[in-house]
Amino acid sequence: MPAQAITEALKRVLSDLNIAAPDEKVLEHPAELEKGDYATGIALKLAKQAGMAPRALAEKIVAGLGTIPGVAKIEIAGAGFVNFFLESKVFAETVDVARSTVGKWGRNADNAGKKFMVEYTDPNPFKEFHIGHLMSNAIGESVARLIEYTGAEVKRANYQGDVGPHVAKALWGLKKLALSASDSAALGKAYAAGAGAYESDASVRPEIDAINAKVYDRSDTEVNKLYDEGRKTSLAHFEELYKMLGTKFDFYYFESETASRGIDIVRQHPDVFVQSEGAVVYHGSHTRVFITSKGLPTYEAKELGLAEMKAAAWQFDKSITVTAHEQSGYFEVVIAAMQQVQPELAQKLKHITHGMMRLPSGKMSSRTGDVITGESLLNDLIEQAKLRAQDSRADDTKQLAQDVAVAAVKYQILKQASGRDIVFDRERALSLDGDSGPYLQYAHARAHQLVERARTQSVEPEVDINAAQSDLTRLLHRFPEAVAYAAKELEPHLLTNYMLEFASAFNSWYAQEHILDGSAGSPHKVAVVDAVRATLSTGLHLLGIPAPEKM
RNA sequence: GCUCUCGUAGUUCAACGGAUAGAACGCAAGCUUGCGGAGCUUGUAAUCUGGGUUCGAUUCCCGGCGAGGGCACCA
Repeated sequence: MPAQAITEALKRVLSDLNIAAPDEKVLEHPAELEKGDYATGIALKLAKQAGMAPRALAEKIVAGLGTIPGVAKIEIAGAGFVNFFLESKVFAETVDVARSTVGKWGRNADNAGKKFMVEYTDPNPFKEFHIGHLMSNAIGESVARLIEYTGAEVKRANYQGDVGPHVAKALWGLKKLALSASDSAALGKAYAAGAGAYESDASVRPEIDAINAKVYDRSDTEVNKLYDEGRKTSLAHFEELYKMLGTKFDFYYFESETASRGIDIVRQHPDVFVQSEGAVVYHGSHTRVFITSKGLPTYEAKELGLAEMKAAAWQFDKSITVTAHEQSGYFEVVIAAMQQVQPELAQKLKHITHGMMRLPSGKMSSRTGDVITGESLLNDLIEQAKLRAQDSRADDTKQLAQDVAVAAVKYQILKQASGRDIVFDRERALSLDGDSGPYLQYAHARAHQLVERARTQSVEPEVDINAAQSDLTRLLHRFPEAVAYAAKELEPHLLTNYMLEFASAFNSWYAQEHILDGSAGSPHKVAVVDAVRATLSTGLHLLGIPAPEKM
């Protein structure tokens, strides 16, 4: 590993020069390939300490480095950067590693032996699967896969609100409109009717409040029946969506279960949670109610119970929760409260937020004025993708349309830093013109088919050590770093950006090279394409995006 | 009012205190009898504003302006 050799050589030189090495990572890869495969800015950082001009120090460092295995050239550039260019044989090795370590290419051991739980998606039974759930799912799934790739064991958790006013509204709607609780579409209609009536008709409120109480105490046979059936329908429907999105949860938590545990924890700490106007509250950066004056737990209290249930089910080192940004204030207070009552648990919790999705027109609604749900957005994209899928080479055009739609929406979510709002442009998302999920998929399918074709022509891939250095292979070499960086920051977009750059480099290279030209260089080029195929496939997997072999 | 995000090409996004601020779309000009043109090449264009810290600031700190979220019995 040249990176390690360079780092060690740098440390040795600094030690020889009696300069204290900085704690943080000294080696980086420059944004542009012209500036080398690795670079370090330590001469700039340490110039003052060494009492030298940055460039002079850089020269001194380079003089002390001597030759490093795998490094072809060392240059001093700019204000005092030291740039390292690797030998061709290093890239030849990279190509071989990428091709031969299926499912492991780019893996690291940064979290070896650690246990992580990642909670995301969190839709509510009886309600629609919203865009927000789609965003939480896309980010959470990718984060989970990235962490798995750092050697950790990961469990996926889904926390769902199966009790509360929204449920009562849906049940009221089911009864009023005489809809079937076994039809998932009817549940959405019922909720909309109930929610609307609750707002507009004051006489309806007591009815819905009464149903809400009955859901908690299960005293009404008819309500129980409707509730059980509706809950089952809803959860089964969500499973279909998870399957399409590529998520398989290990743990499911429900508010109906976390509620009583949450109340217990709050009641056990009267010094922390105090009475106020009949409710039980916590005074943090702002005051939040944990138990209402009616004695019902709020989401805050339930969260305390949830944390404990999670810890009991799985001895994690870290528990990550992905939710909408609008909940960050709430989470802050809950964690502050938890630091007092469950301190050892509180420090294992980490909250990641995502922003809101908007349409270019501004509002998140369709032409007809309906609110666009996560599900309707997906279905809409699938319909559009079907049109093109019909002309594709795919064996199963329906499956391809689905894969492309999932890629389209997930890419848009994962291409930018989480926590920020997203402007979703349907045309752009589905476009194959670059900066889209389908563009990455297309590059992968092309590489895959090319490797297949080489096999039918009996062209045996073989790396040429002397011809292995190119912009494409130099980028290939950075894949493991991109993965590690994204995993460390819990930011899938860092990998997404790399993937776009890499796919673009491949397309560019492909346009210039003739791979199966029958020449002596052909086996080498096929090996490179195979490495590209493995990288795109692995990268897409880490983003939670399907990678079809034919499009 | 308090508080949390955030403000970068025409648009949508990058940039771990460092090199000439990097892409994609758009726009302009080219490339095709192809191993998949669903592609490629070239050009175009940006750090909201005023201070401060620093050898060096898109990045850190303070003020202003602007956008979005949150601020007690919803989740």
